[in-house]
Amino acid sequence: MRPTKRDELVQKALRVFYRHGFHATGMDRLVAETGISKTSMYKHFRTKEELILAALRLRDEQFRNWLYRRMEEIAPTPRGQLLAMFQVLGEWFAQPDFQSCMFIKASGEYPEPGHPIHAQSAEHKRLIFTHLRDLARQAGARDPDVLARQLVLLKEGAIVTAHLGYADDSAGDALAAARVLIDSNVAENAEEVASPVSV
Amino acid sequence: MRPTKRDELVQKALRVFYRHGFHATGMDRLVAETGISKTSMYKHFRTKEELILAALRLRDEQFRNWLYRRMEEIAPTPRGQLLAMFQVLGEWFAQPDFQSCMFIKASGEYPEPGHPIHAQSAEHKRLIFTHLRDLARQAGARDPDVLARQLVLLKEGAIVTAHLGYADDSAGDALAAARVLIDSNVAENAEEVASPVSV
DNA sequence: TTAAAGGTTTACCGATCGGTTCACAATGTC
DNA sequence: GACATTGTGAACCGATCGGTAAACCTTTAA
Repeated sequence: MRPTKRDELVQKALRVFYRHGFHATGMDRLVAETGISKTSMYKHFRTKEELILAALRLRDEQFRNWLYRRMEEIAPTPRGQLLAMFQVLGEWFAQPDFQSCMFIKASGEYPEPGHPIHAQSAEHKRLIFTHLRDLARQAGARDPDVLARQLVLLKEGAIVTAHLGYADDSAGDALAAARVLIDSNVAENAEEVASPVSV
Repeated sequence: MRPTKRDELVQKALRVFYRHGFHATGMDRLVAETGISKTSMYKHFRTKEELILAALRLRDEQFRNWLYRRMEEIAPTPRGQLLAMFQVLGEWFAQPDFQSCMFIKASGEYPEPGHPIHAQSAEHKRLIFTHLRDLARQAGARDPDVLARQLVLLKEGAIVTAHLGYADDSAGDALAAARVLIDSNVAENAEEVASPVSV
């Protein structure tokens, strides 16, 4: 039972959903674009919603892995990684098929907080937030929670603005703002090497 | 020329589109929820897309008027108004029917930059940006363009984060960040009588 | 040899999609 | 009274929606 047609389906469905949206993408279109029969689809997923959730799960995994890895590649220190995030965002925005964030779009199409798709989108954002908070703590932030929330605002704002496309370097703008916010939250000499267990 | 059925239609369609999305809202549903006959709709608007564009036009007008007026009510000075924007956002987020920004959702459902709906959404954001840039200039910002772009990032990020709902005061977070960014961009003595906003 | 298991194709279902047609009723305004 | 404007209800269009049904093909493994 190695990675079969099921994973292939989810992978391809992910792209189509990202490009064209969820409601606008019919199952027939997925059949046409993936080459996988409708019968097979409905053997793996009982409803379209289940397929969407699987696609979002895969996207969350792929995106977070990519983001975190790139951040670590770019900078060794926690503070550097926080700043690196915006450089990575810039790389993302520059990709020709960039179309805003899949989870922002999903939460837009399924706006009720109780809806599974909305909830899963929120969870993705929450996971990134906690990662940033950990980095902020390691970077010696006075209030890691506040700093992480502020950086999240810049990140989400940069994504939306990049997609709306009336500013041409929203990642750069966010980076500049992030510098200011980090500096204002990190005590001068407390930077670097915050022991996991504080004194 | 008092409010005709046409305006009534656009007004009601606006609400339905905002709540349920664009693709997910069929014309039959609009007939049911607005009480206006399908025939009349298609006499005023030749396609669903034209109706959507009219609804977005109305939304842009209503929202910007409301935002700008509230900002002026809260604070007399340009700097105060910039900060007041985030207080106004907080009021917006607290409304029970808040469902993120209509234009972010629209650009998510119509992601191609050339699409009229996408373009009109971008224009709405651009208009707000220029307003903020004017205020930033009046507030004595060293680089009004940069400051306005940064504040826009906070604003869009706050909207998205408020809708995703894993942080409970994204407007407050944005306000705190905005203070830092404004202070770092406005020269010490160039500032004119800042009467800071409460909260 | 046999037989699931996983895949395919094709056709089909009722419902809804965006959009049209037609006959007709209420509303002025001259 | 005449006439256009603006609206109505209901039936209808072909296409597409999410989802099923039935028959067959192919691989894997007991």
